[in-house]
Amino acid sequence: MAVADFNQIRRSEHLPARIAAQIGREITEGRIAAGEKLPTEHLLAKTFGVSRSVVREAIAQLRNEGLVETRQGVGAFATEFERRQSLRIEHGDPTDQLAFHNLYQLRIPLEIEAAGLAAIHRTSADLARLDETLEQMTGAEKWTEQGIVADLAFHRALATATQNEYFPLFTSFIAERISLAIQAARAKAVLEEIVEVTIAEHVAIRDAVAIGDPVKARQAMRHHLIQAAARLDLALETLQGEIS
Amino acid sequence: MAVADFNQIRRSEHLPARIAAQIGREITEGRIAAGEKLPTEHLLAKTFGVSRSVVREAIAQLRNEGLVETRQGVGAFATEFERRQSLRIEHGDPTDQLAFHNLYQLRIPLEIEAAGLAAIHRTSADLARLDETLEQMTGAEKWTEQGIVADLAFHRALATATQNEYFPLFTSFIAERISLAIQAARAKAVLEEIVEVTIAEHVAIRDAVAIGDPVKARQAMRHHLIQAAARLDLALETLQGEIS
DNA sequence: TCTTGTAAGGTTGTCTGATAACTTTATATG
DNA sequence: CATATAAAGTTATCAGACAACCTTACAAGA
Repeated sequence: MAVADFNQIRRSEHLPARIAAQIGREITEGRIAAGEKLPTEHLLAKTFGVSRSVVREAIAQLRNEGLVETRQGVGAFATEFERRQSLRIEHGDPTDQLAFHNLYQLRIPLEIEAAGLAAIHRTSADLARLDETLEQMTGAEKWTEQGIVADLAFHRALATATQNEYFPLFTSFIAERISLAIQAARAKAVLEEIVEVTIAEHVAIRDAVAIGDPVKARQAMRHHLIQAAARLDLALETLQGEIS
Repeated sequence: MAVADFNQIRRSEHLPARIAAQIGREITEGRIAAGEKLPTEHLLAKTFGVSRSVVREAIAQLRNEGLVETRQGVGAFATEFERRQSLRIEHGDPTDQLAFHNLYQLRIPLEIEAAGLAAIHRTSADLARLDETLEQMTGAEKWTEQGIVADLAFHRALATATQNEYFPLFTSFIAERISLAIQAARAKAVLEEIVEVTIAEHVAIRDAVAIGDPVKARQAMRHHLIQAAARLDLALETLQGEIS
């Protein structure tokens, strides 16, 4: 297959998305203040030169983002900030080193805390799941994408073992973004090395969780993340309490 | 004003939101696999017993969340996970103690780490902003909502001082949810006490940041969060490294 | 004069039906 | 076998109508 590596052709965004983006910008850039009423659907349809259905779909999107709330018979209103239910991270430049570093820095305290809580709360099913992911990791030496998937699965299992629904939600969201950035940077050679070396580090985390030692679990996770950062040539600020 | 303290009447969610929630659950709970095609709009409309417009608005919402992508003439597909740009926390029952506890538990490592990074990276403008929020906090003794706002502002200023764009994004998102839950729980009397006592704790954080001592900043934040939890009658697992 | 009830007007929510635009599959032609 | 065209199916958009709700104005009764 000697075909040039063409980019996927970008489909033009359809009308509701474009209109939602424009209205959304008016709100986030403060030209429509929180609590202020939007123009009526009829007027928006006329202004944008589209049908009312398209306006309604755009408003459905904004409502979903929490930027707008609608009241039947009254109108649509820009929300106060606290109404928003979504946290968005835009797909930025995957090779942006600073963004990568900052996201990694954010992940660290969460993963360390997750390890500690997992050591306290884990069930035997959680432990079995951790072992499964370790097994996948071992078999993933040759396939770097599989290595990433197995690593993600390990961390997700760990966060699940906290018995706190928010940890898997947040750590997975962040971890997957970090993995995407690694893949996009095409550091394939680095990844192979990472997969081979980190198995022992993952096992150390698993073992600390298995014996229910939160301090040791946190230390193992900290060590793993510092080593991983070093392998990715990331300069991190001193971690909590240093390495002890 | 001796009117009883009525709750705001909850409006029932309308159809597109309910349908989007159901389809979204099918996807996030794995019953519709990533890459799999959804039923046609016509079939979904028949199945749910609604008009096609309602289905389209629901799909517009899901599309906005990145859970679904649509191709004209083909159909709607559940996305691969990496397409998703949003992290959602549903407005659950504000008085759900477990959810509150779990969210607070999630917040702790982030705030501690933010304090440490702020001590390293803060500018003089950051410090001025921290002082502003402390001043607001002092003037907020009588008004508990203002106390919450001032507290949120303090923590946001601290997260901003990390010079890592993700910390304010995540900590504010979580903190605002926690504050909403507190307000909904109507712990007004508790809040007044909180505001008075926590000023000293906030000042300790500020001072550690001002002298650029990340270890002391983390300790001060840890102490503050533990005390706040105690005031809210939250039983937390041992924090990282205990109190030293 | 004040309170309650009703009507009118306006706006969102949902429905129905149609056509445009696009994709896929089947069939015909060279 | 390759290419072109037609048919079928699906999403995208349009238009119009009615339902449900909200706000305001006005009338009637105490």
